[in-house]
Amino acid sequence: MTKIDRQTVTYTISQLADEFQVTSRALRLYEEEGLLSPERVGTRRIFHERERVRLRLVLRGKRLGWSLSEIRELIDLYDSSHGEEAQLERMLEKLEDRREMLEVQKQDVELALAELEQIACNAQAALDTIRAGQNKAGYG
Amino acid sequence: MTKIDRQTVTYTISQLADEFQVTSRALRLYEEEGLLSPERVGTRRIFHERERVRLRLVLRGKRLGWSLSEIRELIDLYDSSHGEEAQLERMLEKLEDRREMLEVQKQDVELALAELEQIACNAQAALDTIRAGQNKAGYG
DNA sequence: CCTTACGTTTACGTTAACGTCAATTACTTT
DNA sequence: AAAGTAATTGACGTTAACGTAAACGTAAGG
Repeated sequence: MTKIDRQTVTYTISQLADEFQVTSRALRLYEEEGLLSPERVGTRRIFHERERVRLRLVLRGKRLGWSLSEIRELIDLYDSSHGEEAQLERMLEKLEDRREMLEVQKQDVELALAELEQIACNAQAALDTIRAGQNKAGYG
Repeated sequence: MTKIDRQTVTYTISQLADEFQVTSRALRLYEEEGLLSPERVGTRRIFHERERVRLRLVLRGKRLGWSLSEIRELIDLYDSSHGEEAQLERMLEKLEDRREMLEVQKQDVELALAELEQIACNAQAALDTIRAGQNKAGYG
């Protein structure tokens, strides 16, 4: 039974880049922008599980069309779940804002999906009609 | 009973811009990019209901983080629902691709929402704890 | 020790999606 | 007719999110 210590696994920049189909350049940018903060050994970056998780968050944010600074805000919320009263309150407000954003996006997605299916339906019908016509011509 | 003929209502560029909180510049860009095609009277643009609908689509696409060319592709699909067999088939494929994109986005949104609520829960708990402590100190 | 492979910083290049003039044209209101 | 109010095109500026190239350091293998 080889039990891997999740905390000890490390990745080089290009390993992580390969795994998530991004470039090293992008990872360095994400670090500059405060989205990642890999450890250093000398000058080299070392990524742990924690940074992998963050990267996953970053890429999901990108798929949702967020800017890097929007993503950073969210990650900051992630990190600062303990603080003093005033900070926690501001945090809850920001969380609520994000939630509303996401609800809008959810509706947009569902509307878009519904419309796509409508269009697909029409197209399929048109295609069926054409093919029916061809059958008549071919075999009638 | 004043019945408004939806087909006859028109808008100037700045009317439409104001209504949708975008600039005229943006609308002109969208036209250049083939997302809108307003009528012309002389040199002036005139927008009908059709363009309004399209603009709505464009802005929804933007909220979903799509690029203008991605949005145009979708609008093209909208328009070309009648064509010949080969074209209809390509269209159905594209529609399916989009659908998959949207399903991913839907999942991303729901994951993000779930996590936000989790964070909010924790923050709320932390806040409650702090305030409970304050009550003790204040009234005990 | 020399090459190869990978990593680092620095810095300039690129693309998308507009913003921001400027110069000009066209109604329309007085 | 003059003045004001929108609209038009053209062109250059800007920001975000990387791409790309240069110049250099370093650890491992033959």
